[in-house]
Amino acid sequence: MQFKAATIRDVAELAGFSVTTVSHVLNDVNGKRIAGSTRERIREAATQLEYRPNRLAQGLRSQRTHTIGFVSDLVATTPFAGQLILGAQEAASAVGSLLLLLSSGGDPALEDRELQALSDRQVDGVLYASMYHRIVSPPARLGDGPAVLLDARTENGEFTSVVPDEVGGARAAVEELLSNGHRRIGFCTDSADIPATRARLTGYRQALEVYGIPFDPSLVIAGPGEAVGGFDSAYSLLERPDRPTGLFCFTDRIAFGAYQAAAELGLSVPHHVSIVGFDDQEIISTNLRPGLTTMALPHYAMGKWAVESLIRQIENGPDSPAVHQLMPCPLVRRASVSTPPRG
Amino acid sequence: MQFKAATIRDVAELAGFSVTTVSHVLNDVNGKRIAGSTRERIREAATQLEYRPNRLAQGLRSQRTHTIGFVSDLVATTPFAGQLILGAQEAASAVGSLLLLLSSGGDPALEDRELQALSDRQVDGVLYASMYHRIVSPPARLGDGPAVLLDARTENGEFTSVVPDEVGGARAAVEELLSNGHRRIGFCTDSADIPATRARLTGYRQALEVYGIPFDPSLVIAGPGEAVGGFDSAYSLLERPDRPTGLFCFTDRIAFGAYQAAAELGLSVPHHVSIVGFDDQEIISTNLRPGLTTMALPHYAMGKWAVESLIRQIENGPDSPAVHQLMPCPLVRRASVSTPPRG
DNA sequence: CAGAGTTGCCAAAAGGATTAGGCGGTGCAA
DNA sequence: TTGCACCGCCTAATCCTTTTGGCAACTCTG
Repeated sequence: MQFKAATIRDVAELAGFSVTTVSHVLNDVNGKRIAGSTRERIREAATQLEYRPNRLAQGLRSQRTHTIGFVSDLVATTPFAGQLILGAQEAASAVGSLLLLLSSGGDPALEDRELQALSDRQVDGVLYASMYHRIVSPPARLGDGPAVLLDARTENGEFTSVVPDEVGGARAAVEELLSNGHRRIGFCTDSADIPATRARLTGYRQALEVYGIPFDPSLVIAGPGEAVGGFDSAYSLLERPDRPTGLFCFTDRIAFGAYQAAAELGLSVPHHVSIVGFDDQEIISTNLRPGLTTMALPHYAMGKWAVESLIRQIENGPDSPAVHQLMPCPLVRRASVSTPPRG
Repeated sequence: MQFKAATIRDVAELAGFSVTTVSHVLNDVNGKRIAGSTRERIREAATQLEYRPNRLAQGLRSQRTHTIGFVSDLVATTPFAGQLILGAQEAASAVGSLLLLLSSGGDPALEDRELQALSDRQVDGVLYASMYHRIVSPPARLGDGPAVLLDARTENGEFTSVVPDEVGGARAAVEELLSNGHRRIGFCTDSADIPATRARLTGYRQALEVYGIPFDPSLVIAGPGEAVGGFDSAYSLLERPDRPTGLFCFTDRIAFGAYQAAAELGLSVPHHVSIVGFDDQEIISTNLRPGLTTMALPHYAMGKWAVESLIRQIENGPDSPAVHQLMPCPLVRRASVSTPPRG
């Protein structure tokens, strides 16, 4: 980090040309005609000195720091954070940018200070990430520069955003059961009023409709989100004489509870009951026996898309209109779905 | 981000003093005597203009960017990453620094380039994090500036590092079983040769020794790390007629498998068998029924300590000796431990 | 009242890069 | 021979802040 690194001046001196010319050559500035021999000598000097431009100075002058702020309410508290950040980071690296990470814990005052700090550092733009699909109201300051909402959007849609395609994902999940022959399909959902609950219910109904199956509200049970809630919901569904043969669970954690409920009732998965989850939380989905078929949340893809979109925004200037992207949720097939039992 | 922010020159102009004096006042430079009235007018002008120093320019001049690089092999791939990063980030924020995040995927060439990129940005220091306790050999470039190893150390101990106290954690886990009256305690461990396996075995033996119980190698079974491995190890231990009454599992994932094995054998937790895990992966530990008693890995604390130690190193200059910190693993009591069954 | 020591403030350099504008030299047409 | 275009390179300004060195003016001291 410290010790004497070569500056552009050193390169100029060694090559015997002016700093300007060195800059022109090293940055391939077009419109400038510079003799091939000059270019060569300059490049040679640069490599000889292992010259690397000082990004601070560069940023100061060019007003472009190649740094992106990543602000999140719960960075890292959820296991999803990882892929979201990773997707963003790799996409940023690909264009020579780095991520400046901040988590606000959801405190608006802190959030505002963090945006300030990013602004002081002249970040090129900001990613404002939520750790689950939410409607957010970010600090006004976010509007001061390029910004993209990650796994979130605002009430009025004023920022470019990317969220999972919940409807499509839920539809695909239920269709996976339908196409395996299931006709009575329960839905263990969450009682929270968040975009995901509404959208996944919509997807559930859409899938039924495609197959011409009437919607039966008694097959939808909303409980608290964790595994214990899933246990209760699934239990009440599975203990009925006309129990569903397939279960669509709002999250993998709920599916976890459903497995426990099935076990308690002496029902085996997928022999007696097929289960599809949502989120693909690998710790659960791969470690359950049998492995859980589930819809993956496209965190990596969303992180990547957000950065790419942000870069576009940075380069096009502030007049680009907001875009709202739905990212598809891929189906991850494991072993929790089979054809329904005869009868 | 963009639009005209006030510079120190604007403040100077408004206050009617020179840029120099403004800088002196705003930075509370000691040794400079400046009239109280002057200070007041300058501060007033600064707040009026909402002046905020440009961190880029500041860093360029002062050679201190208040930015810390966080390089990790698997950032974010594991659910642990979160707390590690969060601890580091919050500790950094507390002293006005920000984290520049990079993950290398373990590729040494990429890692080197990333350290380069950090160096180009003049970071004050670097955190080199591993996502599980490992012996690492970081790129030589890491030695160019202040650095701290997180959840890792080198063969020769050349960098300051912080890792979990595996021995103490394992000892505490086994003592939790011992103090509840268990005398036959199995250990489902991992067959990988990593610091954690050796250290936790040591802790297991130390705890037995404290209670004067001879070590029985047949109670230690090493398998592959995931839940399926845990299932097999636990199954083979629990199907024995002289089965252990307590199980210490190398990870929560293995404990997950052990729960499944116990269920398969008709044994209930904790009535027939008590189980203690390691890692406190909340998705597992809180969602298992009954909740899993386990040792938490002190990721947050390690992240925090690493930053604080790095800052110390930055401020003391390059002559500070390497420190190797062991961070204690707290016991998280849930419901998987009780007294052993009579008999 | 001369000389020494403080006080209060400022001009300019430094930090490393980009870039607008300019200048001398060459070649070619008039 | 003059005029013009263009090439190749450089000077200097700019980005914004911190820091070094120093200059007046004022207060003491003897």
